[in-house]
Amino acid sequence: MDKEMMKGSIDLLLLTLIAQQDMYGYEITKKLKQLSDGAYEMSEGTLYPALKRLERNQWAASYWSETEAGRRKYYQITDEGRSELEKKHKNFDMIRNLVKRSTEGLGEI
Amino acid sequence: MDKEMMKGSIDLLLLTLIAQQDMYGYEITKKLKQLSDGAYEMSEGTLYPALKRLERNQWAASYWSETEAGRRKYYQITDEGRSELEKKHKNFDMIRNLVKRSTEGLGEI
DNA sequence: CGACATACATCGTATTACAATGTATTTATG
DNA sequence: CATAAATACATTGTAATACGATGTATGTCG
Repeated sequence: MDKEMMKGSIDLLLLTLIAQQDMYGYEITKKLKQLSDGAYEMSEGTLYPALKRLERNQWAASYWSETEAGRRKYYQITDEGRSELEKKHKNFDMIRNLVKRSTEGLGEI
Repeated sequence: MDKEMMKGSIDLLLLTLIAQQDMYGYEITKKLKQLSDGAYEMSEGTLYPALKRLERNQWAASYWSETEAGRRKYYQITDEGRSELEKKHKNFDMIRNLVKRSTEGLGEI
């Protein structure tokens, strides 16, 4: 895995996941590993600071849940988070299009 | 433009461009602006260190060309650069698939 | 002549991903 | 029952990054 390439996509991935349902940290790492067929394991040193960053930017809010299985800190996307997610999605598509066009040839367009 | 999201894609873009033809720095910024319909202008503080990085990693080689229009430093991809480009392309697709799958729903898969 | 475009380069700042490390609790497993 | 492994959260230090600001030349055009 090219860690530099992951930069910038981390927040997009996390927001995408919690946009669908509240999730807690450890659950997120497992889900990402599953969705990538084992190819990507987000390290905890990446995940937890990233979740704090989402909260600091008010893109997500957290709440503790004490179950019989132990304590879990759930993250929930905010309205601001949803609009940021949309922006990041468009940005990602823009980069993708740029890569695609760059690949397709320089002469035309 | 989300600059954090650009991280990691910079080298992919530069390698993609010089894989097709030798290019010099200033030309690359103009081409990227054109290919993005004006949406993305790579700053010089990003470009020139990035080109040096490609050279340091032996993904590209440079040569000076003194034309009547002035001096230009051209960059040329190496064999190592081509194999790295392929790797970066796959990596980018992997991230894209991960984002896509994360968007499509968590229940199945 | 003076503004702008072309062309290269470096420095400082803020930010980042991740390995390493640490603390608890819960769940197998021998 | 002990102990290893999985679950779950968190912080610190390191290396690397993108980019704005700044600098130097040269060429072009009104």
